[in-house]
Amino acid sequence: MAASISEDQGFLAHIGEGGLTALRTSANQMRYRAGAFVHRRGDHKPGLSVVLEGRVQIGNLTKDGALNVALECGAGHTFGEITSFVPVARTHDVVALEDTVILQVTASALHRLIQSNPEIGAGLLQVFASRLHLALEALEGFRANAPAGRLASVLLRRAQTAPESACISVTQSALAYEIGVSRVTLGKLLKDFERRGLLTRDYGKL
Amino acid sequence: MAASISEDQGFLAHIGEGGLTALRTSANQMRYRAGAFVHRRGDHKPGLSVVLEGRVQIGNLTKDGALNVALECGAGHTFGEITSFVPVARTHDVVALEDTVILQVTASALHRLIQSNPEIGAGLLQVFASRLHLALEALEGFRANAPAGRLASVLLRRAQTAPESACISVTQSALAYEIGVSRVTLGKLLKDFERRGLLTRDYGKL
DNA sequence: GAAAGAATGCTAAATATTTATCATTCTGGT
DNA sequence: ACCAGAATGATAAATATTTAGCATTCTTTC
Repeated sequence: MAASISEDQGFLAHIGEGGLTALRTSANQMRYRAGAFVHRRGDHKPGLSVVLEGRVQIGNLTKDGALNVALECGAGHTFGEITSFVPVARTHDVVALEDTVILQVTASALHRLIQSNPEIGAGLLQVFASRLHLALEALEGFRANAPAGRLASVLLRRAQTAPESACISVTQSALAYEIGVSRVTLGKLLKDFERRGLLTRDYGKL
Repeated sequence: MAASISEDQGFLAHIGEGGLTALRTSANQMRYRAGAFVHRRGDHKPGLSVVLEGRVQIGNLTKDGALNVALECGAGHTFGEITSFVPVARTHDVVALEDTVILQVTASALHRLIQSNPEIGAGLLQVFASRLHLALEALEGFRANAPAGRLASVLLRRAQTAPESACISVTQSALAYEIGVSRVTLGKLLKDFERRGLLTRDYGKL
């Protein structure tokens, strides 16, 4: 249920070499093919996952089989942290986008690691803080802003973190889901923005 | 920008006696009268606040002077954690509801504390995890559920944590803000729920 | 116990959004 | 180079929501 939440720096950047070494000794390294499920919604296997190589998409399967992507995680990023601290089942399906290598740390192993390696706890605090910030911003956006406002802020955020040019690539369906409107409404909003000269549309955006 | 985010247990419950003692030595104890501002939106004073006595409301002032409450914090709970880890200005106004005593810990003091007292870092991780979970749930609610669904889940959550009876007390304006609709729409939804025998309305609810 | 302020109930008109289709354009694979 | 599947552009009808008032009920405070 995340927004397109992604911090600039991943977890690994926060914990340094030493942290990674410690992690490896307590973790299970898994390899997933493109398209494979890493977790299923409802699974009850608390633990932290760290992406070493590749990318995963985190989201929910819709009844018609498509995946509503809430978040994409690339190398260095983590997911599933919450399940290590709060006794809840997985709330999302996680699918490997490419061939992906993931470190799986069980909740209990993680808690031991935090005690022996303070930098891991510190790194997690950073990750939590920045994700919580983004989530709360998004939430406030839903409450206070009309769809157009939400679209604008999502686009701006994306443009900032975009590769190099000001070109954002997403499908309109995904964008629509992200800001919580139908594809038709999104289309109208984009048309508006385009008429006002703010962006151009292709199979990619802005 | 939080939802009506509140964990069952406060931060203090996580860090124990020793943690509290350590906190006190590094913190500034402040006292606020009912109605006083603890923080203003836009302030740039990173740090953690722990409510020792009383209650505060966290939210945003509307242009007409009312406070849209995103979260209420009572004794044992914290707020402002995020600013200690992410370089952002305060995103909310915080107002004391009653006469309130608060421990203010600066960001740098907090980081020192975490190093010397692991239980404080651990407690923060718990707080972050449960808040992030609630925030993501709320966010998903906005994306996937219609207003009626959001109202239902908010009411259910409130009913669970409610005092004793199944009586929830909020103003309709606050509820409307929380689920992101106008007061009129909220009124219609409540009327619906009432017609279906799910609740009764007063100056309090369910 | 009145009066003032909050909170609520209700309504109608103006907007916005969704749902359901269908045609068109683009992309990737063979 | 072609085909199938995806993504997009567009439209109309059905719903929902907001905005803007105004009347009523409850609470709190002199």
